[in-house]
Amino acid sequence: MKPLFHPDTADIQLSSVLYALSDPVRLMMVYKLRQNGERACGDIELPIAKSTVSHHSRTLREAGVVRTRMHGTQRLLSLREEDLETRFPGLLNSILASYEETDEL
Amino acid sequence: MKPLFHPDTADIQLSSVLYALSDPVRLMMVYKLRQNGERACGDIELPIAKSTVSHHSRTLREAGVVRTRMHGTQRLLSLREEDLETRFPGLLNSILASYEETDEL
DNA sequence: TTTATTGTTCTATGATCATCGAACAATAGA
DNA sequence: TCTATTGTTCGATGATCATAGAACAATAAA
Repeated sequence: MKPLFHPDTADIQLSSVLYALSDPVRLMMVYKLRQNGERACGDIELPIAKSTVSHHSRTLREAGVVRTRMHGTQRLLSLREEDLETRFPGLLNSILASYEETDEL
Repeated sequence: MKPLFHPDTADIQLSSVLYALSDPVRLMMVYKLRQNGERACGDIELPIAKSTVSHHSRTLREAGVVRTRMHGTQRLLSLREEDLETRFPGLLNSILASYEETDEL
């Protein structure tokens, strides 16, 4: 099984992060991950097919927003909060705070 | 001449703002607008055709990031800093601060 | 009135995207 | 070993996008 690609902290691109978070489904995933901590893909309740969840998970991972680790048959997702804070201080917090201003919860 | 659409402050969508700012060209436009203040489309140096600049200007305007006003044959663009601050406090600042961490300047 | 300036709109193109279902791979459990 | 669970990958589809050039509209200047 091939190892999953994760960009180094220094290689995380702002445009990619903003793009990853500009999709309502992915933003909700990120919000729930921060609220609940590490979660398996399938444990994040989302109104879409599992293949689509997989696609979004990959987008978040390749943008450097999320880390994925294997655990049995599951993939556990977690927010790369510290890495993002290192790379772009305050960014994630202000985006998630903005998300809470929204009616999309 | 039709009036240009600008969303009300309360109607500005987070996803739309993040999407608008996820494009490197648009992010640069926003960065320069904050640095230099109100500018005509054509005065923002960008390595793309004017029809493409027009397209990006529209995306930023319709997302609520930028305001456009007529002035002779020119369209003057300005950042909706206060409106964005009202709607999503701290968001624009943290994104532009992050942009400065970048090598895209 | 004619010409120059500024930017939009139209049309087209190649690319990427979000979505789904079906098939597949890997692991866990019986 | 067989079966269930979990998620990825593949193939397809309809949509949207970034880009450019050409034609157009509106205003300013000569």
